[in-house]
Amino acid sequence: MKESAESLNFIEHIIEEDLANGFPQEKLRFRFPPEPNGYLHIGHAASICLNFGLGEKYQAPVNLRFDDTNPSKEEQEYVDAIKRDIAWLGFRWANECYASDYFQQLHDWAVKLIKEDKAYVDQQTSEQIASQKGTPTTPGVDSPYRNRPVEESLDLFQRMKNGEFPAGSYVLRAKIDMASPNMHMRDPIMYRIINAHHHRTGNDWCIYPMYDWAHGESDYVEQVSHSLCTLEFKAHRELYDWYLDQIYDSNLLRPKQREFARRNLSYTVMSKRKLLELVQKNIVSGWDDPRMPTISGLRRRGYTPTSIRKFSDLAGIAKRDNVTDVSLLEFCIREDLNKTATRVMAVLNPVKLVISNYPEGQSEILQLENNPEEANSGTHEVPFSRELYIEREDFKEDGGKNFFRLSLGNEVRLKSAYIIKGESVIKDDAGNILEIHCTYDPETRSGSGTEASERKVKGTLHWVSIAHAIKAEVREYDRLFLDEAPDAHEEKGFLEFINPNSLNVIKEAYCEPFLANATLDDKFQFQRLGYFTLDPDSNDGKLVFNKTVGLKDTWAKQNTQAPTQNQAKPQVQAQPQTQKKALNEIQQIGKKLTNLSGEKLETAMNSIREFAEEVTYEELEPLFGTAAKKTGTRIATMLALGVLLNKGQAKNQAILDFIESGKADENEILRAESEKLS
RNA sequence: UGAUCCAUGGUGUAACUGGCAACACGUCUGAUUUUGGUUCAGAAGAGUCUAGGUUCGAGCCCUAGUGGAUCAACCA
Repeated sequence: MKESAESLNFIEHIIEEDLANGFPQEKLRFRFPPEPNGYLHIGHAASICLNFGLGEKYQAPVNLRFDDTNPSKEEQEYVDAIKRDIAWLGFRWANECYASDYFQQLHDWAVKLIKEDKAYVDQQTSEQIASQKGTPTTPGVDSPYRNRPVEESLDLFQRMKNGEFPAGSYVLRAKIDMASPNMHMRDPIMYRIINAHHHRTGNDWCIYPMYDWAHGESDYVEQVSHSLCTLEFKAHRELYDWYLDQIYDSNLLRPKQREFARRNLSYTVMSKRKLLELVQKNIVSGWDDPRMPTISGLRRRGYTPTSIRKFSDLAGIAKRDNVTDVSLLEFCIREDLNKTATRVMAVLNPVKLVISNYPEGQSEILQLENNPEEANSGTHEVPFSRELYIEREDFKEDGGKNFFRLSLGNEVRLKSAYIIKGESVIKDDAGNILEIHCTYDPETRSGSGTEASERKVKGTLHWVSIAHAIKAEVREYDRLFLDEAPDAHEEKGFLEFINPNSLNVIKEAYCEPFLANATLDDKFQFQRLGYFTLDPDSNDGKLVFNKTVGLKDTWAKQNTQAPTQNQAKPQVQAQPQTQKKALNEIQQIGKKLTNLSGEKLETAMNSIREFAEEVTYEELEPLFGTAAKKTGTRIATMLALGVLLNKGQAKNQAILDFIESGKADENEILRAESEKLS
């Protein structure tokens, strides 16, 4: 069926196993079941890519089903946003479904359960019901209404449905087991009364099914074969199956629920509740703020569907708790944009550069490559003149050896233009640089083919002609939180970790005129700076660019490393360097010892003996306790012990025991070395 | 003080019914480069939480521990 050489995740293994056991592939069916009470985020993308990816892989239909069983929280706005985001990611659902489509069926099945004495109407307060429920460690007690006559429940349920009772006064409960170790089995509520307008059924209903009752039965109605959800629903599975048991017709397919771990991203939060809080407290500008991990936020930031799908693919699916590093997401978007983004030039922090030997009033048109990674991408025109802007950071009067940019007396290339040489600077009274004066070599124009134009210089700068530049606002973003897992702290709320500098607005950046025609979907690389895209806040007179992500910058890294470096490994240098190192070396070499033979083995053993010269007995003794199966480490320890004994170390009981255990080992080398010491 | 799930380099995932721990990101070298980008070549980094056991052989199986997560909404 599948010739895949690539590895499968555990969900795929389950499906392959089902297929191998005779489950017909054409009956495979999946679903993505969002509740329309918030926007989709990158964590949902994992589930979307999993379900729709499975659909593509097995040629199976995938339904989009809105889990709209709680009209007090759900809104049409969210339905629209969710559909937009999934479609934007490039997936197509087989059917657009709603749990509310099945309200009548669900109601009829509930009546059936009541008639079979498997459900009853309770009329206690939610507090009473909660207290009777017990705790995970203590069993619950039965409701006084648990054994009310079937007819009475039937009548009350009918009247609940007819709107005769106020919200909260009655509920329908499944009659299962108040002593079950699984809290979800302790007579779970199936229906409650809610007097709210539903976005689809309007005021047709005033009783609404709970998640557990609606979800599995909806899967059954749609004949979903594999109902995939996140781990926190694991405990619901027993109930999912119980509900199915009550209505299941063996001629039909029986859905099965399987659970995977939700995906977390470092330096952000991933729960709709918390994201909503960020929106409501105006910490961000909305669900689509470019700093948000929402699909719509990422889209506005400049992420592409390709990059998000690639990310989901690389991150994978499994069952353990995880915090995926944002750097993986950034890798994915850089990889995509590097291949597709149009190269342009823009200066964000300008300083004036005057080419003193370029004729005043003159200008010329140069060609700029659209994308060096794409042979057929062509070029566009960029005007050049005597007065330019370059980045302030690209100039230092005296740059030093490792500074590849412009400094006095040094040459650099202006990208796609000429080679220039720094000559002088003009400063104000405070010492701020106002202008840099340079000279250019007219023979060095890019692409002119002259020998001079082929000359190699250390650095290349981007630039923009002042007279021709257009202004734009540029918004740069940083992580929203300063902590890697802001919601993983018991003591502190996630809002305490907000990064106060997550947004940096540059009101006046200077762009080459080509950008005047930018449209919302365009992706640009501002050369040497990063990837940018137009923000919807742009209008006729005003361009606003979002920085999607910067280019990798090994230069910036070198410059910031000095102060940051030490926090990487704080715990190491407690002991004198050389001794610590020697023992480590011995362990390191020891680990691999059992994989070596002949000359290599001999060399390794000798270097262990050498390192042993620098080790004290006190350091070595703890290694005597090394687990029996870590033979290599034990051999290394034995060798080192030999060296110490030679140096006059007395044999104590620990040493004798260790040697004896070595002699009894099944490894030849270890036995031999132990013999030598006894 | 219960039930259930999880535990593999810094991070995320692999390793088909046991056979010398792989891939990606990240990190570090070097080369190329009219983007300190890209590309290319290479390196470091894990006896798979611990201790036992089964086996010729265990990351995979068993036992016991340890650590983490989840479960007590008329939310999903």
